[in-house]
Amino acid sequence: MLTQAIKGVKDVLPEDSVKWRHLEGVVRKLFSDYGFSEIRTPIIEHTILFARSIGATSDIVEKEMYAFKDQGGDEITLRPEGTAGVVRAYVEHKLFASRSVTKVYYMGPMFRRERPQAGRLRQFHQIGVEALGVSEPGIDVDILAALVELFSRLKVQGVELHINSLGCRDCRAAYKIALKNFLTGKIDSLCPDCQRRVETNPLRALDCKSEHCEAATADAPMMLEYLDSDCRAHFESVKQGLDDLGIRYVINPRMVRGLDYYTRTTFEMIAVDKKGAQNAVAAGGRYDSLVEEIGGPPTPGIGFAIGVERLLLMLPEAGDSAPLPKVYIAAIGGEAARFGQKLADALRKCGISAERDYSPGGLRNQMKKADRSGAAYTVIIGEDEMTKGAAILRDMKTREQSEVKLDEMVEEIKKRVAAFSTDANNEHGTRFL
RNA sequence: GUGAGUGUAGCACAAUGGUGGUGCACCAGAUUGUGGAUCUGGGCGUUGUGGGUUCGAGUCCCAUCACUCACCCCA
Repeated sequence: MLTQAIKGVKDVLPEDSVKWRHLEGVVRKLFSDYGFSEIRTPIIEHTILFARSIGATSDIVEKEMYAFKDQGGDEITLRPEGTAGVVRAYVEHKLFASRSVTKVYYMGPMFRRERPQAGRLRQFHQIGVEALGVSEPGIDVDILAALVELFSRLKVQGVELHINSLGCRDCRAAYKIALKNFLTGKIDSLCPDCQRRVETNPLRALDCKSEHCEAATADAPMMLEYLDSDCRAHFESVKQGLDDLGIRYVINPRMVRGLDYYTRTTFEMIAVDKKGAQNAVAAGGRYDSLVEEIGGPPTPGIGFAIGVERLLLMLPEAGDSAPLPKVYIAAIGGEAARFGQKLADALRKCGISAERDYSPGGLRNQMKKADRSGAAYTVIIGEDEMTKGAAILRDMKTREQSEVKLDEMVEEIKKRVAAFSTDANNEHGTRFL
């Protein structure tokens, strides 16, 4: 169908884009407060980058990537997540050489070819941060604090921070074997999905919602019990840091992250009212081996990504959102219309948003449109005014109007708008609530 | 990839197998130069699409497409 968007992608219409910009504004300020700078990496990368970083056998790489061969025969993929590209840029531009820590954030579209449903799209957007070069748990705490503060600034209620530690490569390997043995012993009481998972992704069985599996894994070995002393100390420090900042969290030893590169600290921001389905609105963790794995120097890293569409679903409703023109110009007759055009142009060049009716119509009609546009003032120009050389300036709220000479109109409006714009309107003439 | 549900006007919804309506929105007029209220008038909609059953299908059947929800997976 010519007039139909691709499955799983969405238009952000003018009514909605206000919400997006509000979110982006809050996010940019916050990340700046926490010392992150923006990075913009390409939407396409070499396919191999994602295969290496996310894990070749992960669902994302195996069946969800938009991967194609371009005209020159290169294997290209539309990014399914943001970390890989950032890490690639970090290594490619040798950012590790000039500073000890690199703290960046990004926001933009990601692509995964899944079956769409609530909070899950094929083109979706993530806002994420990455901090590279620091292995100390203090950075984990900073990152978590930023995440929690973001939800607080956005006034989003009903979320819980869940944290876990997956250990490092060494202690997780030992744990995986122990868990696999345990699950193999219970194989008959697991759901078909989990029977498969024992081989492919045993950790996932701990996260299964099936009652049988919950019961069967009730006394399964937990990763936290298998942490080596360094990983355990790291996790303890993170918890201590969160406590010091008064950040509430839930230790969730069964929490599993989907991407292969996570180590040690992992976390999710969970919407408590949605049990099960797409309740993770933000998630992240440490990835201390990733930089090295894709060919950079051994460098620890940690980051998170927020699902923008999921977060938007939780945002409290903003009130008035359409941009409000400050001045509406109602002109009757050809000569007046020409003056109206010039007046609008002059106002706009002064940074005063002006709107007018493009089609001829009676004054009543134009007043109606002026009213609906939400304009604070309306300039009324007709035959009489043109001959008199003075038009009517009407305050739409008080309904008071006065005669203003045509050549003084711009100055008069500037004067009034200056007083008006100090309150609820921001620099774009857009009102948020 | 698996399963279920839903497709009727711009939007939200009606219509025992028998001429497809209502509300909101929109446009015009009442008010030939003054806005939010009120009143009056204004819609030939390929009933998602294609087949089938029937004298007759928005309604029943099949297929297909789209959307939605859940599983899987994940932000």
